[in-house]
Amino acid sequence: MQGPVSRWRSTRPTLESVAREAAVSRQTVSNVLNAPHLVSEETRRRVEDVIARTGYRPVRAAQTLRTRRSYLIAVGLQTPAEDRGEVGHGFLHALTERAQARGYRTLVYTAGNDKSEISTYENLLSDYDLDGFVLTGTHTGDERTAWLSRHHIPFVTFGRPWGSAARHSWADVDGAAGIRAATDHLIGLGHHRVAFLGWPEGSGVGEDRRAGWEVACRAAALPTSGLAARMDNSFAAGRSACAELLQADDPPTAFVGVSDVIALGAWSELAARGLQPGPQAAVVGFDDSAAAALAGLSSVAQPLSEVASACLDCLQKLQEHADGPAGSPDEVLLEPRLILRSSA
Amino acid sequence: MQGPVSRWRSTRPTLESVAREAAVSRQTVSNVLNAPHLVSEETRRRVEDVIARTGYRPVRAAQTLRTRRSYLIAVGLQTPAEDRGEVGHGFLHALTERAQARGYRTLVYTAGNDKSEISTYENLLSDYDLDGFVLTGTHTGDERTAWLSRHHIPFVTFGRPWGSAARHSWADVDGAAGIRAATDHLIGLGHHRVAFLGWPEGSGVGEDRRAGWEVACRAAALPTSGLAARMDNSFAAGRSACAELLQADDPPTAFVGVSDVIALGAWSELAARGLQPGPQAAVVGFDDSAAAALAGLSSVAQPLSEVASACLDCLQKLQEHADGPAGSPDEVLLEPRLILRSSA
DNA sequence: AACGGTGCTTTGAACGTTCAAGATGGCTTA
DNA sequence: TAAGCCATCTTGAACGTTCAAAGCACCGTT
Repeated sequence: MQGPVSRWRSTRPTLESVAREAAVSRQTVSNVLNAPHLVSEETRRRVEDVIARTGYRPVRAAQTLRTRRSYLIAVGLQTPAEDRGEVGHGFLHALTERAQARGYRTLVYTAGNDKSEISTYENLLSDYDLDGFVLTGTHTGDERTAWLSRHHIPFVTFGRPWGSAARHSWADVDGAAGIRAATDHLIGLGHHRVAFLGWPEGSGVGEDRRAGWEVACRAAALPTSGLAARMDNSFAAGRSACAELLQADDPPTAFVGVSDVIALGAWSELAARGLQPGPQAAVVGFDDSAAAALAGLSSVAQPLSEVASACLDCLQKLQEHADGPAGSPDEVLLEPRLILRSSA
Repeated sequence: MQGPVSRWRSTRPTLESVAREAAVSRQTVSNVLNAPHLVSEETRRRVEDVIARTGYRPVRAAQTLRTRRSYLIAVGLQTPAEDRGEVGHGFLHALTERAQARGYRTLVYTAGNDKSEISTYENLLSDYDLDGFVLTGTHTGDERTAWLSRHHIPFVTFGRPWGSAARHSWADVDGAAGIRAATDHLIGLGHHRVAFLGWPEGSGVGEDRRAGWEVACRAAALPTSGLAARMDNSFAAGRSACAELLQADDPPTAFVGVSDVIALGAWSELAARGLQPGPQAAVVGFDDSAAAALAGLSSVAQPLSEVASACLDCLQKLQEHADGPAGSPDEVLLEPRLILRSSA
């Protein structure tokens, strides 16, 4: 226990004080921490003792000032409305946790559109010497990635650069494979007409997932025509799309949702019609959101921790070769896994 | 446009370079920024011109090293599972946005329990010279607030220190008032039996909200007995509790939920029974989550931006009087507002 | 005996800012 | 006219670290 005044503000050990106490020089203490191979066994131990005893920790601000590295990575916060699937928050959590384990910290910022986000970059970069950015919600013609590339700022995106020719590191989840696994599962349960509830055209992620469903159906020689619907990402849309599909002459018995919200909407419609999970009704969603877990909806879970680790790997690699040759960007595609609950 | 090498790494204006160009000294430039009243009108303008032209911005690391202030505030991230109501994420967003507007940045961290969170404090404080902490999810016997107080670290909590004698600054939302407004609204619609779907005993927040319902009913001379239920915070629990209350001889016609999830559960039960919103069925939730908005559930919205601003006010006040007398902590209670949708 | 190398250690400077103190010059006041 | 004051501006030091260079002792070669 320290005195009444916080130890953080008053006397705290410095390189100098540790050095004095261990009867060595500043630099030797620094070497013990940053380049132990340069220090003799004996001195090293002596210095380490003092460090342990005094609880010395280097001051980040001084290190940053000297080295231009902050051990800080920046992540944009999606607006609560955008983050319907909670993936954003889940990813932020995972990223922060993994980053912490590597000695990095996470700085968050908010931004309305690409333009204002870019000006936020400028501010963040001038103020703190960020080690890199992790972007989410990349879209076609993303100005942010272009700007960051142009300025040689290390960054990774969670999500492939859909359609654009942008060359940068990314980590992503194989949505097609996830949806395919979900569809295969439903087919395995005996369903012969599996519908896909998707997003409106134009979303790379959406088309990818849809392709997974199509491939699975084709592979099982099952029909797809008349079984795909497009809608906004909402509960109500999922519900009414489901209702509509059920009107058909030969209605689907199983539904794969491009997202949990949509799948939950469909599932509520099925429940409203008294259709219990089983041969006549099954639903799988995507994202494994808290709502899905609560409602017992089977869902495709994104491996957020792995994505986070992959992003950090990319950043560290970029960091190391900061001044070297550009090298080819890393591209990591991870397999999601199907979480089975009562809905399928 | 800068050269091929990022401007952030190569030559960037410093106090020194600006000073040279404006033909003044370092300190004068510093004064222009930090104490303009010490500088003559003419010099000030000249220096400001150079600053604008060169795009000079002070390096945070150097400032921090000198002043021990980082303009960084730390916020703990709730685990995605805890953040069911999405309040956590919404608050983080609001806080980050307000902080940004004041020139502060938000650092996030994750922590499992109080103990590990405290050790995270130690790490964060040694590494970065944080300006303060914003805590959420305070509970009775919170070790975190005790530790922070003991070490004289500036901090605020979003949430009152329920039951504990802890003396620290906080900002909170008047849940009782919010629920009371919701109940009053339902009564105004003509409902005579308004039920309350609450959390299990022992939660300060939960009891506070419940009290709001009770007061409203009493004030309108309406019954409360047999109309309150306690349950876990889940959709399913809300639904079955609703079903159970509807079995009564004289069943409620309106429901106030302590949270959106619970309220949504109740609403789905009503829908399943074919009860349309109106004289025989009405529901209001709490938190104004995205799910509520999507489902058309009326809900009590927490003024997250105002809470965030209040938290920042508290922190800045603590910061200013850091070495002065402790002073009495700020306590800010904000009114939530009722968002009306189709459910009531 | 001089030389080059290697393992370990120290020294001075630098990063970019702010603080504390001092310098300058004009104006007021005794 | 000297003293004091104020407004304005400058200087040197300090914050705590790392970098670049050098020093020293010891070794094996020549």
